[in-house]
Amino acid sequence: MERRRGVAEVAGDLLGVRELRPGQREAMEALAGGRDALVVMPTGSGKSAVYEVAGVLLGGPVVVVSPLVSLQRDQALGLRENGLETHVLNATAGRARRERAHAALAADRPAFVFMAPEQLLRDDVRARLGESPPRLLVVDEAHCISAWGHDFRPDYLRLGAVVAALRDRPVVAALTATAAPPVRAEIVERLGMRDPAEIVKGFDRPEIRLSVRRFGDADDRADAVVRTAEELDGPGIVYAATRKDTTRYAERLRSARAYHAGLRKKERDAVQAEFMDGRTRIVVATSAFGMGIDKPDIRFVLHSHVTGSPDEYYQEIGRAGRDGDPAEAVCFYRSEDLGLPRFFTGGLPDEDTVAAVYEAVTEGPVTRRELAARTGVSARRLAVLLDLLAEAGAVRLLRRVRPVPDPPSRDAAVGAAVRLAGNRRDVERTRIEMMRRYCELTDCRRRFLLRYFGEAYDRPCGRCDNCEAGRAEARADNRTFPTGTRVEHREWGPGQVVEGEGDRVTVLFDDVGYRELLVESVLDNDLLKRV
DNA sequence: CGGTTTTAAGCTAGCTTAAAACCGGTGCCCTAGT
Repeated sequence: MERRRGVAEVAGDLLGVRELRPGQREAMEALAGGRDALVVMPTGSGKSAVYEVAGVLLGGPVVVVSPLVSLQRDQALGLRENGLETHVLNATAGRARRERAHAALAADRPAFVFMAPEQLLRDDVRARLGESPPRLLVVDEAHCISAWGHDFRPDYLRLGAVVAALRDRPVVAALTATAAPPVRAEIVERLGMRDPAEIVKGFDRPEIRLSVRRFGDADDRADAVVRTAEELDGPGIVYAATRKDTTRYAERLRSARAYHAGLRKKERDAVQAEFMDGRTRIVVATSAFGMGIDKPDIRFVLHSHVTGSPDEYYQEIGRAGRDGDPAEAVCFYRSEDLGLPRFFTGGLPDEDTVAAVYEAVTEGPVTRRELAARTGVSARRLAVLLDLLAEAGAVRLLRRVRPVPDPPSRDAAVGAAVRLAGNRRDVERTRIEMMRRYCELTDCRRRFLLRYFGEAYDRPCGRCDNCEAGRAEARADNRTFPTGTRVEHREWGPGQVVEGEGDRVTVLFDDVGYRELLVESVLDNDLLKRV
């Protein structure tokens, strides 16, 4: 049987490679051996090979959850070129295609079925999976769980419930290119992964030179962005904050086109195609552009406006220099820019609305549709509130929404839900603060980013503006609270030291996010201790 | 939260300035009408 064949042999047959990249073999062996795995590796380093080989070795159907329909198609095409059976399930699939996909899931042979979370959550799909569970469930771009699940695409938060409801639990694989430690922890928790192998490889991208240019005046900054984009060679991406900005910059640049989600699909596809084959040198885009773009020779990524977190920033600049040749990542920063990401973190849910939803649920099991009709809350808003109430331990989200057996009082449930939303927003704001610190940093930028992602990195990199200006120094870890130390703060609770140097440390607290502390002060006041 | 546009006010008949209103990112799905 396939199971007896080794990872190397199957990889060789399937992919025609003799040598696996760091992390690949480890991930394949964990999954093929029936162990869940969280894999963090750069795009282009063969993440899909991991689940291809594991799926073949496990010998059964594989569900691949992937965020974009266009991405699903590309991925399926790649697998088909390796001779594998693939299906794509989405809203455009007719009855016949849908049946073929379900038949593949019911069969006892390797077949890969790609779908978005919304598809997996459909009642009919869940019912079919209940009859014949897949051998392996892959969540690709798994950082979407934490980036999108809480507001934009709530079905990302319910993937774990689907897995848990299956008769025979599949092996679960979560894959992403960028995930800081708290994001990894959330992926593991939300998917209900069991003792997963955590394989984190290749976070450092030394070929990308990092720099930040700071401005007071908005027009000066815009001029500098345009000038820099014109001066740099090769294909590049300019990220802008708003759709309007993409158009403004694209008009000022030669061989540039704007890209955002408000354009017609045809135009978006055309811009992407022209960029891929070199007819367009520069794409000026909102964050809509990038996922699934695997163009190896992108020479620069400019940010005309700072992102809302280092996570987002690293994800976006990571699209440069995939061929290993030098590339530039320049952030054009004004502190006023941080207002927009703050706005996007949103306000707190209205207590009366949460209370109304909770009361409607206590009347008995109810579908989301009925609940929306009865409360007058939009479907999206309702999904967010229900997730909060579920996390607060007040309701259960099965096929119908129902109260828990011994439910908390209305006020307790509402209070807990609003508190959770508040915590999440506070944590989100501390990530914005970390981005501000990156931009205002006088020390090595790479070291800052890598430590943010939980990587040990001691020496200055030599390839960022601060290193080149001689501002960065080799600085040892803070000796009282070295990186990685678990700590407890009297007010903020438990956390982990992200980085420590000189007289201050940055701690990621489980409940309140990133905080920078003065060591002397926290010791004097007995605020922080090692645990 | 901050930038941009629109409306209102103020002082004197169309202009300047102030206040107020508005807007901002990411994609799936499904249904109705061409």
